[in-house]
Amino acid sequence: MPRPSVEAERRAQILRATCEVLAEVGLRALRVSDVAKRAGTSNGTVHYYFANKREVVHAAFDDNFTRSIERRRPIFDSGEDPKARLRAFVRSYLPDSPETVQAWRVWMELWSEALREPELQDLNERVYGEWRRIVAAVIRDGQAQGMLRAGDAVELANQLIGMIDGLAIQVLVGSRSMTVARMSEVCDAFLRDLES
Amino acid sequence: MPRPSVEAERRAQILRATCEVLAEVGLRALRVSDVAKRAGTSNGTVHYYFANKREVVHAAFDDNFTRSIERRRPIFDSGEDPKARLRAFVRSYLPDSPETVQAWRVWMELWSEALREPELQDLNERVYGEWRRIVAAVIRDGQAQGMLRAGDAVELANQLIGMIDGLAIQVLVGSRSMTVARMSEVCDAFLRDLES
Amino acid sequence: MPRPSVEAERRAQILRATCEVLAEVGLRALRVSDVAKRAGTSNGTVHYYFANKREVVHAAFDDNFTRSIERRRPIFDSGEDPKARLRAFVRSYLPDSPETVQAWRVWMELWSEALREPELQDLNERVYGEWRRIVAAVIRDGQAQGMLRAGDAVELANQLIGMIDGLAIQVLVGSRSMTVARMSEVCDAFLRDLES
Amino acid sequence: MPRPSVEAERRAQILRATCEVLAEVGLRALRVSDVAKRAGTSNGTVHYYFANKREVVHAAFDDNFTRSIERRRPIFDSGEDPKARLRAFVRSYLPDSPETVQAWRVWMELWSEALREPELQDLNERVYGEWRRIVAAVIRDGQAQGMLRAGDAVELANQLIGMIDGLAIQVLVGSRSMTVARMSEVCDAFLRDLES
DNA sequence: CATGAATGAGGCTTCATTCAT
DNA sequence: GATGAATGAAGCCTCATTCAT
Repeated sequence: MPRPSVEAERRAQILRATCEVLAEVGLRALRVSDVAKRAGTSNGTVHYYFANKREVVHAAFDDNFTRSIERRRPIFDSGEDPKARLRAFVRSYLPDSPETVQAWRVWMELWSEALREPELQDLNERVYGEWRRIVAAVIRDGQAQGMLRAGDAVELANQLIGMIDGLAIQVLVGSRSMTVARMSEVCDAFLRDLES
Repeated sequence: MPRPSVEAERRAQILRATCEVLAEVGLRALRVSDVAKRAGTSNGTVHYYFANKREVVHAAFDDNFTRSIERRRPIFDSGEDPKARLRAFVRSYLPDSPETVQAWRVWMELWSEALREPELQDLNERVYGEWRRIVAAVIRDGQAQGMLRAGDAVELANQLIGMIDGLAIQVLVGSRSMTVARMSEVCDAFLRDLES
Repeated sequence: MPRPSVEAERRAQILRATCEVLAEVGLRALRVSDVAKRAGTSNGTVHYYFANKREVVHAAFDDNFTRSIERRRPIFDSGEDPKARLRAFVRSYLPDSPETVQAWRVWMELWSEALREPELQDLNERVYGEWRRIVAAVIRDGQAQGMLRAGDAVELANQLIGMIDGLAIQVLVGSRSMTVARMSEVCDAFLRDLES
Repeated sequence: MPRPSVEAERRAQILRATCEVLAEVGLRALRVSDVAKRAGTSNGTVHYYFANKREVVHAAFDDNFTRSIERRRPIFDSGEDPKARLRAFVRSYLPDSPETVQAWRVWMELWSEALREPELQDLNERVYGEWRRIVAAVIRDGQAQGMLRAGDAVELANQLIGMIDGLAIQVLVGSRSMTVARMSEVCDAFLRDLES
């Protein structure tokens, strides 16, 4: 009888820890030993599961994305109307909970790193491709129902997603003029202009 | 008459070099010796001009911003109509020249770093405050002339600026779906919707 | 009837593997896990059979020697005349087959290690003592039969054995001037000078 | 005015230290920090002069050879007769002084390592090529003067050099049957057989 | 002004060894 | 008998920083 896979458990544990440390101190200052400590294991154990620091971090980026998708699935599976789904989508990206803030910070680290890491570029591509498709579909849905104004759905999706990213950065970077509340209003204004 | 101190020149040289290295390898991998080599000086000289690595990098971020502003001043000082100025503004942010790409990459490094560096948060605040004011003013100008539709000018400025940042990241990160051309179209679509 | 313990087989397997790895990467780079992999077992199993790395390696050195002796026994048990036996002896030491090369390489590792390991010095002593006795006996035999010239048999044996070792090193180290063929000639010349 | 090259000094210091450590603990156990301590510097300084451990060690092997040659130059430049020069040559290789023992031990480390390091194979080739040429020349000289018996000089040189290497190993490895005295006798016997 | 030799703290990584299963 | 997950000690190497010149 196979031992209840301790492997998967430990791996997940380490990845969760990596995301936490990543969000807290950034990739630049992330030490493998920080990850180990946070995961409650030894330095060597981290390397038992991952070939090197780079692998841990990349896997953590991937994990961050997966959990991020998971958290949002209910929104799109909900039977609500397109406008409501878009608003829920935007709301889910507001960096207002520790969980969301952590996810965002990890993404910001990913972006800098992705500038030189094809593997991360691929991850980014997959993620954004998915968002664009989903959001565009919702928009098209809304247009079909006459709830949203005409216009290239993909283009509008790109506007919305870009806007969310750009504004989130400002919020995360602690801008006094761009707070979570302000970000929410700005995005909602965009959504309102989409209506009718 | 003593030559105007060679110091200023050396400093500028080092900052320029830092921005280059920053854009090329990222802050995480930036070594003081890389900067020195790029600046054509010695390791020790960098420390002669700057107390430590952090100082060099922060000064470089500041320098990157200053030169960035400088490059765009003509756009807003031009006597063109608001719509044209907005379009020129957007165009100037497309990461299509080596110079612009470098500036963007440096900004991306700044963002990650600013998450934990109040000094950089301040710099970001100054910069974005300025952009918002300028863009909002142009929009208001356009609205006053009846060229742009009604709406909170600051809100619209935030939408545009956020969108530019978010899309630029995708371009820089090498997205195959978000190229410079695509980014240009998406932003132009937004501007068009502003008109009438 | 219980199968003769699988233990002996496993042990032999591991020792064989150790010799192979030893010859391939050297003692310096030999890792227990390499041995395990080569032996087709697990890391832990090696430690089940041997207290520690040192033990495995020493046992492997011993095994290398034993198999080396075994391979040469036919030469001295053959009923051929002394000159022929000496020539066969030399020939058997030419590093011209994978098997012989491996044995030589393992010996070379042993020598470096023996500089600080009394246990290996003892092994070396046993081996060389045996060779000297055997070769000296053959020489004495040849002298008795009037086939070889006079001279201290042990001294001549030492000359021959030393020469073989020294030349083999050069061959193994890839000398372009000291090839297997050259080594063969040089040794044969020595043997010829022994004749009369 | 150029500073009196501290560089060369330090480098030599480090190489000397490396040879000592190499002879004492062997390459396998050699730690960069041992070298640093022995050289009276810091761990980092060693890496300031050499890219990595491998470089230090290779340079040390080279240094060991150079100094070894230097020590023997007088023997061949002496005006003595060929027989005397050969005897002096042999004597200079007897591992009877700390200096010579150290040199030999370093060579033994080199051999194991050279099995996988082309760079060291080249070094070995240069050295042995030189010895062969020198010794063969002396032998030819002796033959011309009628002091040594006929025979291929290079072949005889190879016999002598091989013998010295092989016997030295036994001495260094602490053989009770092959002491320095015994080695001396065995080689002298070979030289005597060369005469007339 | 400028240099570059020197340092040492600290990080990543390797790997023999242990031990629960 | 055998495994492989886990450990932690220890080594190599990097690199910001210092300082004598």
